[in-house]
Amino acid sequence: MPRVSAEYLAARREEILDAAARRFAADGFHRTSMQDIIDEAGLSPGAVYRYFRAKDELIESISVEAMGHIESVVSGGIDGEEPLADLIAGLPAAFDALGRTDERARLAVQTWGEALRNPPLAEALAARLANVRSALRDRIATAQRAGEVDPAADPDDAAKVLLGLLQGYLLQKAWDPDLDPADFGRAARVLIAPRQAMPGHSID
Amino acid sequence: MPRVSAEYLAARREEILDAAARRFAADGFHRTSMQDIIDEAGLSPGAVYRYFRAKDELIESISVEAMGHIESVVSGGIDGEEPLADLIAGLPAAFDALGRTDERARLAVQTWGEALRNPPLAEALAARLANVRSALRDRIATAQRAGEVDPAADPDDAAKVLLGLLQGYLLQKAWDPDLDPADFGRAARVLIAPRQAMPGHSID
DNA sequence: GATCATAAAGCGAATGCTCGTTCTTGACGA
DNA sequence: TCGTCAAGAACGAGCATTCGCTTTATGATC
Repeated sequence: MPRVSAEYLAARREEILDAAARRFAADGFHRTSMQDIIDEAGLSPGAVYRYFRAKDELIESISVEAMGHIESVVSGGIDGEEPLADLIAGLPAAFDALGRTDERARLAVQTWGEALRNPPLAEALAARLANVRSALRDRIATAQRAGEVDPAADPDDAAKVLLGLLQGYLLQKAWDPDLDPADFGRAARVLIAPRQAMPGHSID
Repeated sequence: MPRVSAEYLAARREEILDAAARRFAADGFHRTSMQDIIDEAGLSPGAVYRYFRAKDELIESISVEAMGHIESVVSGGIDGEEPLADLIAGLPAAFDALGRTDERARLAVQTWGEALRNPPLAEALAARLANVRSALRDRIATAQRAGEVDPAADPDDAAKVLLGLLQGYLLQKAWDPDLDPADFGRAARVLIAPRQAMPGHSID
């Protein structure tokens, strides 16, 4: 078996994915040609097609990976013990802390549009969103019990709103890489929790 | 039909734009072929190319139109005299009131991605966003003076947050047409103004 | 008001090009 | 020597766009 190590194969695959991510982020999925990716990776068509059956497979891999990063940022933040307001204020910065922020934000926007048209992608996205929403919902319910959030809010709907907030941040970050995550987070916190915890709302 | 009225020409042009919008919303800009649009409009290639020089011109027209609708909804809402909380709660419903909500939401998402790559589109989008942000900023400053919003918030950053909220709603609406604008708006209002106006914050 | 001439409006086969993908060939490690 | 990996020329499909022809509404003419 004249072969190469499994590590070599995995590394090659990752190289191709990285190259594809760079080009996809820059030009969008459908304005990026396979040749663009092949050139960016410094390989040949034959080589790339040994690792990925088709362009769609590349798009799906990149998209699912991109969703995973965002999901892990939100889920990771939710697990903390900090007040909800701090969590919200910190999410933009937490996303930026992943690195390669511009690329990630742009890929996220591309992925959102792609999911409207690509059923497997839509399914993957829906599943991950459901996870995030459910974690957020629980976190909000807890915050309500602690008197941090008005008990009149429906936790399910409030979760959608908070998720929307982060999506809006990502979108604006994709357009403007100079958008400051701390400023955005601080403004979100002040809007949502004007004077720290609301007095007199605790359920006990 | 030679030498026809200007109204006839405008109506034809509008027919083509409508057909293109339907297909673009369904399949995305780049998965929609000119033949798809031509078939949807019930015309021939020659006819369509008489009204639009190229596919990109179609994409730009549709995109700019889509942005305009969103801008007018937000700007229209901002002009009102209602409390900021009511404005925020009502924006999702106001967008839905435009009609053809699913199509509009999906087109908006497609446009966001396209603007990342298409300079003229990016410019048009940036200009409209600047308008909306500036109107929101003024509205927030007014609300702060009225004691509706914590004066600690930077109006500029707060405007970005509120804009992000609406963008998040549009995105979620594109994925899930059943998303209820009233629920979303109500949750946003409760989160941002937990107990109506905050007491004791008026500057006078 | 019927006929005609004109040029705009529409048609659709044809074009040229780009793209994703395949396949043959060669190189190289085991 | 054998199987794997990479290379890159080649291919066919599908795309946006063009162009020469046909159709037809309109204004002029009688």
